Amino acid sequence: MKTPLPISTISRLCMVFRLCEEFQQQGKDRVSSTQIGRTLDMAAHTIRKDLNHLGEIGDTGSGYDIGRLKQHLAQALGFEQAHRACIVGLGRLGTAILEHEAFDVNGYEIVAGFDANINRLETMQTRTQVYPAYEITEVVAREAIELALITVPREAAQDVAQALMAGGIQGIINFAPIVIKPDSEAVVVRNINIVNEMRILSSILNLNDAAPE
Amino acid sequence: MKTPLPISTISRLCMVFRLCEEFQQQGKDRVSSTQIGRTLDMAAHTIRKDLNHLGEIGDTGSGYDIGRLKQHLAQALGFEQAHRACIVGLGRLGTAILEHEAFDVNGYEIVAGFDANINRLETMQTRTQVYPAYEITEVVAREAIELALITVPREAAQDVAQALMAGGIQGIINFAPIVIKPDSEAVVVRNINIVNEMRILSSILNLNDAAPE
DNA sequence: GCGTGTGAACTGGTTCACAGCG
DNA sequence: CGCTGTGAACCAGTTCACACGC
Repeated sequence: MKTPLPISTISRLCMVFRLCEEFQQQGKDRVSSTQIGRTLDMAAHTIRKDLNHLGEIGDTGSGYDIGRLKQHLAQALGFEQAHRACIVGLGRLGTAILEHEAFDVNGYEIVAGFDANINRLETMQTRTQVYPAYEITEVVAREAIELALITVPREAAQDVAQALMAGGIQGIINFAPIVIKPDSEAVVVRNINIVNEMRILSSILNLNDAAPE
Repeated sequence: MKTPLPISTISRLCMVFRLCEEFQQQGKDRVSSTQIGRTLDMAAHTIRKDLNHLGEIGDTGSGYDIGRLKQHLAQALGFEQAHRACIVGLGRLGTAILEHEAFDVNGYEIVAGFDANINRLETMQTRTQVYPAYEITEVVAREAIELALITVPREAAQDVAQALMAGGIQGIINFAPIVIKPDSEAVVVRNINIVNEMRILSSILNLNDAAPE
């Protein structure tokens, strides 16, 4: 699947959007690429390049109007309506995410949780509707769920992904330490692996020590 | 800070390392770039390019010896000795990570946990030593902690990072929804933001719908 | 024939530099 | 004078293609 914008640009634009919300809360109504760059630790020209993928949106000489900027970003990135999401795997990480207040305010509605352990489902108290894992395909289809977070152990991850895709899921964020392969071009998968991130970090440190400036 | 290897290469090599462990457990002792590529969903030539950053390590015609490969990777990436890490913020996400068995087997030792809430510290039962947040700088220095995971709320994240850096931390993985700026060239920071990842994912979907192939 | 290693070609994202405007 | 928008220059990483060895 080919994106019209580079992924790195999309990622930065999402951060800029976040920042707009914050600045707005602080009562600001204008912002320049320099200021954005400073809080996001990026070069100002990178921000400018990113932003005018959306068209000419700034005012020469005086930066960007935060309201307008936010609106354009929301429109381009699809933040205008809430997205329906689910979590598969209600272990510690899954419930941590499930209970995370921030999702409400951020345009995501977690409409279902799944777990293979029936006992766990019964004892859980959460406002989110929970289902046994074998209902994944059916519920995803019926509830028109777009996105899924996978927080199950490695062994189960690929099967879970298969069930989600059978139900017509569009996007998956996978936290299990395995690379999930999309079924078709129509499914987008992002793999996030915390242990791998730690390894990357220590590798960077190690390589730098070995070959210092 | 400039790395001798591209970050993307490092990231892939870490995954290859992981895969070696798995293949070894399955009793395999040789592997080809094609096989690696298949399970990691990457092109074989990418894997080969990555691997011979480490020197000529494969055997022409018959792939790589897993034992030797793993050893070279471990050496290059610094996985030979365990790394001392800590977690700041023992809320749901923090404790989920703390209790995650996988860290032991993966060469990381979590030697300290911190939280600003003294009551929480008292009621926690964990085999990891816990400290109040105001001791961060001191403990990091005394215990020679290299890596930190930040799982505190946004407001606290930059202060926590400052305290860690004052104690001489080398690497930080930050889960708070804010970009942590390193103090100096000597500190490496990786920012991971789950909500942002979800936004990136739905943006990709949205952009694809808007401009389909 | 399969699989590695590698120089060469390519690609696209990043950086630069400056014109244009309030 | 500060800040945006943008074409051009740059560069790093990716991809290709093929020689060589088992």
